Amino acid sequence: MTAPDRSMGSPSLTPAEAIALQKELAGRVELRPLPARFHVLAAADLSYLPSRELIAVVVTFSWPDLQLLEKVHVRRPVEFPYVPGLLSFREAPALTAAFHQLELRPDVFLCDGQGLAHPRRFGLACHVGLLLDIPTVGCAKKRLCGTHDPVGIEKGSRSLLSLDGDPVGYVYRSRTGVKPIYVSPGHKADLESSLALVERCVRRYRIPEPLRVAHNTATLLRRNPEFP
DNA sequence: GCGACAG
DNA sequence: ATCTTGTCGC
Repeated sequence: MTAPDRSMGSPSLTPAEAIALQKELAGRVELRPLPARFHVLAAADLSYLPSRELIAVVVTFSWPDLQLLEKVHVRRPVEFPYVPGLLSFREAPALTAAFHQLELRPDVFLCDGQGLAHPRRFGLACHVGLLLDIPTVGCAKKRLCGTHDPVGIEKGSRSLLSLDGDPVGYVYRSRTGVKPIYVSPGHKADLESSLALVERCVRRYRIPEPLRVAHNTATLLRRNPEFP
């Protein structure tokens, strides 16, 4: 009999344990409309260094005018492998740590990854939302699972993303002619309000503005860890 | 057995 | 995600 290898990065959980935990936590996720009115929206993204470290960035924007309010980040070693379906165990800890560096308390958190559109209905956005007990929305650049009808080529076109018969998100064409993005609710959010929020965050590019800023910031910090 | 597979 | 140059097109 071989004991699970928890050395080299000492993951706190084995993949099998993580999957069991997801099945349990998925039952605590709440599906409901996002708050009708709120003032602060947070968005986050991460970048990875050759040193096996990662940088998690969280930015906040005023809502609904979308003016940048704050930027914070944390740098730490990567302690969980990338396994499709288990992304949150790799990124959520750093994201919540960065979140706690904020001075303002966000009302909604936009995450770079899936929410409900996950094999066990527990994507990154759900995990982060549960850990922080805040409404979250998942917005991914690629599909993880689920099927959908073709999406119109025009900006604003959408198709329901379904998994095992039930709706888990939307495939949304944020700009004419570009690849669509995948929007799904995290915690304390639902399909319609999640897509509505993302729509309002899209400006000139395919990626919603808050996520673009978080992504660009994470990239710059990776190339130049000196400057904020 | 053969693909698919968030970041 | 990250390693990497130029290239095609609006």
